[in-house]
Amino acid sequence: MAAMGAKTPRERYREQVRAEITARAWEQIATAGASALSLNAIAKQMGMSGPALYRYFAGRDELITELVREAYRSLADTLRTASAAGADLAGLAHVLRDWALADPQRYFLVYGTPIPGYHAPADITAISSEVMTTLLDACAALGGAGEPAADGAATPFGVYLESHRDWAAGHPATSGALHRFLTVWTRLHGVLSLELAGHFAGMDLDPAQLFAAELDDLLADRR
Amino acid sequence: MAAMGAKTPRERYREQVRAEITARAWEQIATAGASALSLNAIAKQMGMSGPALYRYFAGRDELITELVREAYRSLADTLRTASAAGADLAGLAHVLRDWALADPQRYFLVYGTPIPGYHAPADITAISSEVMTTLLDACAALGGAGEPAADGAATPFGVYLESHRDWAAGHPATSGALHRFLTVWTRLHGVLSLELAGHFAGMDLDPAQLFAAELDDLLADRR
DNA sequence: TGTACATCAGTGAACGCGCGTTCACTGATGTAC
DNA sequence: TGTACATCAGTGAACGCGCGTTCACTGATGTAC
Repeated sequence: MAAMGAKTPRERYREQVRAEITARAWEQIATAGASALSLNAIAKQMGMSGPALYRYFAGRDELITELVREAYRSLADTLRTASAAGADLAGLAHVLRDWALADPQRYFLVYGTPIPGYHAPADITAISSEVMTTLLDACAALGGAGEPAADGAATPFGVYLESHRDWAAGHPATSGALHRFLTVWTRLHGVLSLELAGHFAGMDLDPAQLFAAELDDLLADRR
Repeated sequence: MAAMGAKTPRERYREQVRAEITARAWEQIATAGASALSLNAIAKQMGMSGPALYRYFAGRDELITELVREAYRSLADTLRTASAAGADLAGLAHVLRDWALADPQRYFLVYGTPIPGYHAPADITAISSEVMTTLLDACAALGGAGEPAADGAATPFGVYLESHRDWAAGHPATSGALHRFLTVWTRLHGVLSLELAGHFAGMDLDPAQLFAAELDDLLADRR
């Protein structure tokens, strides 16, 4: 028997085919959106018969779940890598934007219109909070300049956050950092999702400029 | 012949059936999302045969377009009515939130994940800019307190907007008001869309509080 | 090294389904004289 | 007021399609002795 952890040729082959399936799935999603995803179409594109895919995924739902997992994993890794390389909050914001622009439908699969009734399994929410933790770390690292505790002028929402910070999962951030994280997350998402959806398209307005302006405002925040 | 503009019984009946079709369509969208919308399912629900609907809509695409139109129309009217009743920017923001919460899938049909390849007809973009104009008016009405032209400290983005304001369609707003409008739009959308998509669900965090905090920040903006 | 067996990827046929859409038609409603 | 005609809402049958999924099967790859 092979040593523990080593991969047999068959295992390697399986992973390879699985990877090709999801790769084709991403192409399909980028072209026609997630709702148009079809197992049969993927199989045809790979030169296989439809039922063959059932060796790799229990069904369409499991494939979609895997795609959502991949998307979160990709974003979490991308942010973590940038962070480890020394990127600060501004750097992470641009990494996020680049990641989103690289494949808008992938971004929307994660942060776009939810499919009513679909609930992601627990391991995916774990990856999702990995993303949030990385951003929160960067917010905390910005330091407390202008934070409520520092200048004594706590905002009502800052006070609210003091007693509603369980979602931070024990993160030792100040409520100012928590607040900053929430504004970073929601504001960047606001600009990004409208940009990716094409709402600035007819507007002779460079979304990059708006994104930069929002980011500046977030960093200069006089909270 | 009836007087111009008067409606024959047949016309009234047609409008009534058309209205019921779109009403059923909205129910279906609220339940299963826009991608699950089916003409046959609507017909069945109305106790009619499938082909009957072709008397009212040329096809599925035309029905969806009509739904998008209705959604924009509803939002534009809701905002305009509130504005005419004296609501200021803060009031409009809450009207927007209420409208979104009343039917999340309707909000997403308009501001959510776009269907690749779909382009709305011109009359819809006109209604869309009606929405934006109402918000922009409210921003302009806030007055120039703290605007770049007033204190002389123009932001880089404010300068950029001075030369990229064609999208405002001749609206006589200052670049400060334009900037405020963009931040209002994108920030409220950021909080709202994440809330509606359920991203705060497991977080012991009241989205209404965050929305209020963002709104406060927008109104107190020291630009 | 060779033989016997087990594993497992992939096929092809088949099932049932619901979809959008067309067509020729029936029957009720409205119009003209 | 009554008759002849036109309009038009809705039906039922039909077409072709692609979907997800199951099943019994073939044939290649890997394992054990």
